[in-house]
Amino acid sequence: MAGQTSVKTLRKTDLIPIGEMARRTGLSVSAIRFYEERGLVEPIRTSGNQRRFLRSDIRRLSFILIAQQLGLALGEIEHQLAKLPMGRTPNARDWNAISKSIRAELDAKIAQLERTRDTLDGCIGCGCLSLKKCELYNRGDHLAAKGPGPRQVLG
Amino acid sequence: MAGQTSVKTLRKTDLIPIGEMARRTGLSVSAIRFYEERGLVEPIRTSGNQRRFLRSDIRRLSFILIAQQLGLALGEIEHQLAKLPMGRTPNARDWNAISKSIRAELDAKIAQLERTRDTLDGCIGCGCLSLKKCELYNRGDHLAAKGPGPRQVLG
DNA sequence: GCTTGACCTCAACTTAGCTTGAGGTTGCAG
DNA sequence: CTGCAACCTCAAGCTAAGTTGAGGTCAAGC
Repeated sequence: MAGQTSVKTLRKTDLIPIGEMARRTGLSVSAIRFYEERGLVEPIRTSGNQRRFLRSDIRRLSFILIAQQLGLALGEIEHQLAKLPMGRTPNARDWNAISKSIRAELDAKIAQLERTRDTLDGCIGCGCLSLKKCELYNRGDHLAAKGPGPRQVLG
Repeated sequence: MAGQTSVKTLRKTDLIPIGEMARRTGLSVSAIRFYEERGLVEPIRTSGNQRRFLRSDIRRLSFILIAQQLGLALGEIEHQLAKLPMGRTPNARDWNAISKSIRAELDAKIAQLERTRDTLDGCIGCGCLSLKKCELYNRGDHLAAKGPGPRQVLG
């Protein structure tokens, strides 16, 4: 039972209005509302329909900010946040698991870029003039088959 | 005079309609039209107002595809392409110069991601629980001062 | 008890990088 | 010389990640 943020144990200092959340997280009010719409936070409402956030939401929102700086899309962030408990304040282990899986994604992105760079190095050698041989170019060829143009920003 | 793609030296096999360009580059017809609008290619027109591309435009458009896979925005690509001669078929040296400058950008992106990863490693250590100390979080703090929310995707 | 700042919703706008559709023309093959 | 695929333009739509504004409500201090 202990540790559960039940309605009974809420003190008013624990219920944070959106403006203060904005100040405390560095997000804009409109962004926070937008994140709620996306389902990334679920503030409760006062009788007058105003949002009230829990303390644990500060970390939740801060995480969004951090993850974006890491280059994650909101969709991915949503996916990560889904791993956190909604009712209870996330603990070290919760965050740790997330950090690790993000680290893995970062590693993958770096690896991808490095592969790309190495391929480009090959192209510098050939002056990018032998398109038939150029790996980068031929990657494009595959895409040609795979329908609708350049919507991708790195594989 | 030689090497100039003057109207006089054009054979009809050198004038490629947009559909064939699409097939040969892997881009969609609409994307190619869009790139023209953006000023990335300048096809000539038939008397009936249809686009006809030069052979050298194949490479030009392919380059756009490649550069996008490298993560360059169209604006940057435009900037790079501006270095190429419009009248003449670009040679090895032209492409080489571009490749090198792209390689530099790639290196910078990789370095940035690596820095980010290292910072995240620090956070894994702390479980991302000590927000006051967390570098990633505090990067966010600076942003708070700098107005409008997360529009940035990596610095 | 009223004023005022903080809050509410909803709709429209932004940038990037295109796609899709409507409605109309061109050009080549037969 | 006709048929029809390929071309044309222009306008509107899409996704991401929000911002901006209009018009209205809430709550807290005096």
